[in-house]
Amino acid sequence: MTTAARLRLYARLQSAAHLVKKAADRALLDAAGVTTAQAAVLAVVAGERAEGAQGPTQKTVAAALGLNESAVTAMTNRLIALGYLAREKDPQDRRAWRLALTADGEAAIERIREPFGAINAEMESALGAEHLEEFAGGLTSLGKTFANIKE
Amino acid sequence: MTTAARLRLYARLQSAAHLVKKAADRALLDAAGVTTAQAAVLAVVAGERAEGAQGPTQKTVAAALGLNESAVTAMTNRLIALGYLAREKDPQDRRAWRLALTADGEAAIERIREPFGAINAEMESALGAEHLEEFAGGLTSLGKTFANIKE
DNA sequence: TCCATATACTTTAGTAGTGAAGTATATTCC
DNA sequence: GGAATATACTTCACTACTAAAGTATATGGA
Repeated sequence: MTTAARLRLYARLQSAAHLVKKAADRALLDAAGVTTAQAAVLAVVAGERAEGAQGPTQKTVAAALGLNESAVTAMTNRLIALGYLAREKDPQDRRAWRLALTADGEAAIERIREPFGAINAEMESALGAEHLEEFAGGLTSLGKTFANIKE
Repeated sequence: MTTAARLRLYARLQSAAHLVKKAADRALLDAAGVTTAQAAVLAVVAGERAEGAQGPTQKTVAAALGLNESAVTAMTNRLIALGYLAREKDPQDRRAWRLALTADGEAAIERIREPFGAINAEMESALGAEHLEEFAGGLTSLGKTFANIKE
């Protein structure tokens, strides 16, 4: 039996992630009327927008978040219905949509900042400031290892 | 801005957990025909059964996994339909169900062992054996901090 | 003893994901 | 230039969660 199994590493990871998400969703919904999953998509669109003139495609968003494209289709539809996102056909590639934040979407990102900062602060105090870098490094390493596991 | 925010700790945690879960679900479904969420419930029932004569209630399972009771109602229904779990009314408290593994449920737990061990081993090699204890400690600490955050 | 409250579970409506199969547009290669 | 293939997205059926409101049974005072 590996050390990882003895530590029930998988179970601990999922449970911690679930509990933090539950609390964060509550906090963000109360303060900003947006879920953490929606916030994640808005943040990717805001970030990509900053560097390209075009705004990201749905495929780009899916890759950035480790989601299926079908999940992004559904999420985009919800965010458009909520008025936070707009899309228009890429003139260079008419299969693809280019996503952009609306003014309401920008405002939502502003509303998120404070409650989301509080969640991060709470995580920081739970972990201890001196362990943050290493813990984050572990998460990144896990993410890289388990991205694109196909066969 | 906190260090946690700068490290995008929340996003990294959710993304890592999601990618690991996605890979683990694929592996367990292929090898054992069971999802990781189902496996988690079966493991709790097996574990609690070991110490009490009675088997756990749904509330106990919900608390062990950090889930709402309504999630456990639905999951229990699926596991009973799959033939892995049985329930009977607690004679001491007729509001409560007592859960128990069927023979098929025990067999499913056996089938899970190997593919699940492989996932844990992969996590171990991603993190590096020497960092496991501290990483697991961080997860536990996060779990405790964010359990029962109410208002 | 009986009423109020607490508890164990269920139901409902909604969000968020998966994988597989389908559509429409691009691209590659003869 | 046209056929084969690849790509960007959608649709479908399903799992799995949430919160809120509801049902049925327990339990702790007055």
